[in-house]
Formats: sequence, C-alpha cells, structure tokens
Amino acid sequence: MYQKPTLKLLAEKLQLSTSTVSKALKDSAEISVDTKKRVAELAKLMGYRPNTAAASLRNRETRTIAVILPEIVNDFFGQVLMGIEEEASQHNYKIVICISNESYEKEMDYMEMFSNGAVDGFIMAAAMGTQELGKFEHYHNILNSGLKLVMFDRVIDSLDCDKIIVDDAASGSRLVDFLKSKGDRNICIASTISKVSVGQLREQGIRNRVEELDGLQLNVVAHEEDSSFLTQMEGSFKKDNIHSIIALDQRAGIMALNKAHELGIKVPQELQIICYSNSNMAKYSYPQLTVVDQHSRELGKKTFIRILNLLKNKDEVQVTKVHTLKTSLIERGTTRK
Amino acid sequence: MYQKPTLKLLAEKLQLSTSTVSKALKDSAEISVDTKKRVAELAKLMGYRPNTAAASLRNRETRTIAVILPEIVNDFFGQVLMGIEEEASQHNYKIVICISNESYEKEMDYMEMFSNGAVDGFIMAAAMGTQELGKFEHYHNILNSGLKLVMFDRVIDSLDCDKIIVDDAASGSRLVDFLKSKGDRNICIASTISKVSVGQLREQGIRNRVEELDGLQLNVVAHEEDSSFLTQMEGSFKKDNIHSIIALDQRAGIMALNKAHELGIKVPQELQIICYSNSNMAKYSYPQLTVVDQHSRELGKKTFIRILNLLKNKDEVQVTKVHTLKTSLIERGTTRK
DNA sequence: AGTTGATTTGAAAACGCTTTCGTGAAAGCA
DNA sequence: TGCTTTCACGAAAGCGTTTTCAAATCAACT
Repeated sequence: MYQKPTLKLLAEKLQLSTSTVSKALKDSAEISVDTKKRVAELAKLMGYRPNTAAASLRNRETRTIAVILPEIVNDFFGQVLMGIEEEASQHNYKIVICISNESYEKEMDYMEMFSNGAVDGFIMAAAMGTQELGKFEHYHNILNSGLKLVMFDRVIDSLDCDKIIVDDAASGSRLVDFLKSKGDRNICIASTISKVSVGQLREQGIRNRVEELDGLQLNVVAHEEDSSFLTQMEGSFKKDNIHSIIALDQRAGIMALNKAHELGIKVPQELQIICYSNSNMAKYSYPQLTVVDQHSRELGKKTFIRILNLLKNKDEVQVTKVHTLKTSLIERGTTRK
Repeated sequence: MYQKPTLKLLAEKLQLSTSTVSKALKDSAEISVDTKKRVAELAKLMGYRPNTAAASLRNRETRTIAVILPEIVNDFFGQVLMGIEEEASQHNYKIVICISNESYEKEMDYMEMFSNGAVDGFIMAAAMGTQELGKFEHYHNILNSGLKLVMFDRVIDSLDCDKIIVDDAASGSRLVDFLKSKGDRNICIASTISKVSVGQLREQGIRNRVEELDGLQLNVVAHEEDSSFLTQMEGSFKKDNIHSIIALDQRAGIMALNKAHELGIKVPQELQIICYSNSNMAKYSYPQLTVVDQHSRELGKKTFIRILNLLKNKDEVQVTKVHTLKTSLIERGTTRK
C-alpha cells in the first residue's frame, strides 16, 4: 500500500533537510522565498499532510476539544453543536463528541478518558444525573490538571470556570409581563426539566415576577416522563382555568399543545403557549409555537471562541468568566397578536 | 502547573526502565507478576494515562473515526450518531464529528483534512450536493490511501466500499400494499429529499408497485424548500383527490399533516399519512404520525461494528459489502386501524 | 564446575514533527 | 584585503510510546 509522504521524504526529494522543509512549510523567515516555493510545490504535488499525532506529541497540543452533551437527538443541543463545529472547523480544530445520556457516570468516564492529553479542553453541558447528585469532583480534576473547561447552558454555579449561559431567569420574567399584557391572569408552567439548572432558573424568574405583580395565579405541571406529564397536564386543564402556558422545554411545549388539541381547547384564542427552545418541533407544529429563541447556534460559536481564547492566552487571567446571552421571543401561532 | 505522569516518571520512581513499565502495564508475559503488581499500583496512584499522541505515532493507529453527517439537527442522523457513539465508546474509540451541511465542498474538505492519519477511517452519509454533482473522486482518494470507509443510508452505488442501508425500495413497495389494503386508490408521494439516493429509491419502490397493481393513481409533491412545498401540497390537495400520502422524509410528512389541518381535512379518516423516519417530530405531532422506522440507532451501531471489523482484519477480504436492514411500520394516529 | 535453558529486565531505535543552536557562505563595510 | 553582519540552511535533540534484541540472573541438569 502506498506510503504517506513525510517531511523526510520531501526533504530527500528536494535535497534539503527536514528542518528546512518544516520551516519552509511554516513560511518561516529563515528560509529563502525560492526554496519555500519549491517546497510548497512538491508538498502540494505529493499531497503532503503533516502527521497530527507527531505534531501533537511535539507541540503538546492536540487542537482537539471534547464536547460532552447530555443528549444529541434534541434540537437545542444539535444547534449548539453545529455552532461549535462550525467555529472549530474554521480554526482548524477537531471536535470529538461524547454523549452522557444525562448520566453522571458516563460523564465522568468521558472526562477521565480524555484527561490524558487526548484533548486540549472540554465544552459541556452538565448531565441531569450530575446536577441531581451534586457531585462535581470530576470537574475540579479537569481544572486542576490544567485542561480548559467551558460550560454552557446547564452550568454548575459553584464551579469556578468559564460559562456561557442565556438569561433564563430574566427571560422568564419578561414572559410573564408579555402574557399579562395580553390579559392573561392564570399562568401555568409546564416542564420536563425541573431537575436541571436552567429549568429551575426559568421557573424562578417566572415565579418571582408573578409575585411582584398583582392578581396573577401560577400553576406548575412538571414531570420528566411523557405519560405522567400528560395526565397531570390534562388534570390541570380541567380543574384550573389556565389562560396560558409557559413551557420550559420543547417537549413540554409540544405535549401541552397536543393535549389542548385533544381537549378541544382553541389555541391561541382560549389558550396561549410559549415554549423555550426554537426547535424544529416547535417550528413544524400546528399552529407553529411561539418560542423563546436562545440563539443556540450563536451560543455554540461563542462557547468555542471562549475556549479558544483560554487556549491561546495561556497564562492571562480571564476577567469575566460568565457570559450571558439575551434570548428573544419569536411570536408565532400560539400567542395572540 | 502539575506535570502529567509518563512512563519515564513511573520508571524512575520504581527503579525500572520504561520498557519494563510499558510491558508491565500491558500485562506482558515477559514481566514477573510481582513487578506487574508494583507498576499497576503506582500507575493507579499517580493517575497515569498513556499519552494518545505518542501511542498513535508509534502504533500507526489513532483509534479515532471521523463521522461526516449532512446535518445534525435531524433526528435520523442524531439517532444514528448515538448508535455509532455508543458502540465506539464501548470499544474505546473516539468519534470526531464533521457536518457537511449537504455541501460537496465541505465534505471534500473534511475528508482531505483527515486523510493524513488523524483518523483510521470514515463513517459517512453523502451530502446532497455530492449526490447531485456526482463527483466521487474524494471517496476514491480515501480508499486508495488505505483508510477505511463505511457509508450508511445515503450511499454511492458505483463506489466499491462497505455500505449499510435500509430496504428503501422494498419498504416503499410494502407501503403501497398497506394503503391499498385500507381501500386507498389515490396515493401521493411527498418529498423534500428527491435529490438524494434514498429519496429516489423510496420513490422508485412506490412507483414500481403502483404500476404492478391495478387501479392505483400516483401523484408527486416534491420540493426542498418549505414554502414551495407547501403551496404545491395545497394545490395537490385541492385538485387531486388524494386518499393517502407517503412522505419520504420527516419534514415532508409533518408539513403535509399541517397543511391537511389547515384545509380542514380529517386525518386519518379522510386522509392517511405515512412518514419515513421515526423522529421526535413524528412522535409528538397531533395526531402522532404513522412512520417507517429505520431502526436508526441500530443502523449506527452496525455501521460502527462494520468499520471496526475492517480495521481489525486488515488484510482479509470482506465478502458482503452491502448490508441491508429491514425497516418496520409503526402504526400510529395518521393511519386507520 | 560447567553448560544449558528459562526467566526477567534494559538499551536503543523508531514513529514524524518542531525548534534551538550552530555553521558556512555571501554581503557589507572600512 | 580583513573584518563583521546577514542570510540560508542543517544537525540534533526531544516529545512519550512500543518493540526488538541483547544482557543479566538464576535454577537445573550434566
């Protein structure tokens, strides 16, 4: 089988040393324009590609980032991943992907597995299991070993690392104002993510604002599991006189909408629904769901850029460790004009 | 900052040579049980992890597979990726992810970028752009350079490589039978993927069966772009007397369903819909879509196992290069009992 | 005691790259 | 011409592993 060209091979063919060839390819000032050209030409001709393992070994950097996601069949995380990947490929970085499946153990395993120098850093959103258990030593281990860590969306408050989040609490508050302005008094929170940080933040933001304002009522329907959620939702529809629903995640939103259909409730005339996450599911529902857009792709890009900065300014201290993105409301078919 | 333990460091502490330590950690028969134990203990104590770059360089294998997907915010590809990832992590392989965004150029760039020894092989589904253009030299380059390549779902017929696909044509044929048995005569194909291989195969399977049988009528609504698709769909609903729709992809399915809602067509009483891909969108639609399940996660696992075999039996010739998985119909709310 | 064989360990090279440092040649200047 | 400076290149070391081959030790058998 055909042998991949190496520096040595190029050097032989050109009657040069590997050092010269290496420098020439890096456009070093030490090398004459003439030989640079010769080297570049042959390299192109032979399809030379530097061996990454060798470069990693020598340079002590892998140009690889591990991305640990709680799940992947989920538009939000998918979009974030897109953003990360896009930015990474532009900067000539590789992304290795790990799916924790919301499990603390898997998350830990992955972090251990890659803490040997296989990657330069981690981008991650905490697994539900981790947030429930509240065990964070694996994060500390990573940080202590000098690897970079940037968390997004589902972050650990007590952890001293860089974080990219959205204004979950503030947005919740804004939604209440929005619904009140439409005349709704009886608001229901629907959630399948009440065990993760963002779910709690959103709920808190809503709750606080409801208490600040007068004459508003709040219900909560929360369950991770579809069927329990649906029966709870149905119960709430029947006994409480719900004017509007704020769904803290796409699944809760779509299930609430479907249940409303089933019960013959007219959306948005009799019931308004706002849903977190600008997902395809929300876009292709009927009617199209009004959503809180987290600008997830942008979030992914920002997250990558942040870790890139950490990697570059090796010793400089970052001042602002937490970066908050502002969400925006996309009004569609489940809210009134 | 703290220095990662290496073989050399372990060796010094134990008063051994690196060779011995290396062998001991690999449980070589050359080494006495006693020293093996000593080495193992210290290694564990110090948290030794072999440097992957060094091992890659020496062993000429990276234990890394590049996965190139046309898109990631798509339940089918997401599920396949899950399967791949699951199997990979079990076999101690890494997955680097690339998103071609349906573009021929990006696909090519990625394959070039990784064809240097950064990965041991590729798992991929062809981008729409590639299938449209019909340019496949980049695949040949990969194969010639000795890297392994396994394609899934969107494969290139003329390419001599391993492929994992589903019985697209056959399943199309079965769907026709199914619908006919329910009394439908006027079938409409809805597609946003008529430019990719699987879309064409499914359509062909349906078309052939319709021609074989008597008294059936076939319409086609196909457009990649949402708004054009929707207006075409609406036109078809109004002029053709459609009994049922076979949607070749999830987007087409959900859009057809929504349009039916909009026009007040009762599903499934007046119109049956069957949709390819067992996606969340289909599961959480109202009513829930009847779908063709491609067992996508299983497909992902099979794909990884295939490439793993290629990697192991380096010289052995694989006999069956194409592996076809059987799809199954999941009857839900958009078809009649 | 001498030879053999088995057992356990080590020295050294290699994987492909980068970088420091050194060297020879050409150029500049007096 | 003799000196320094600049320019262009090469030698060599080292990144952390793995593996081949040789060496050392010790027991066993003549």
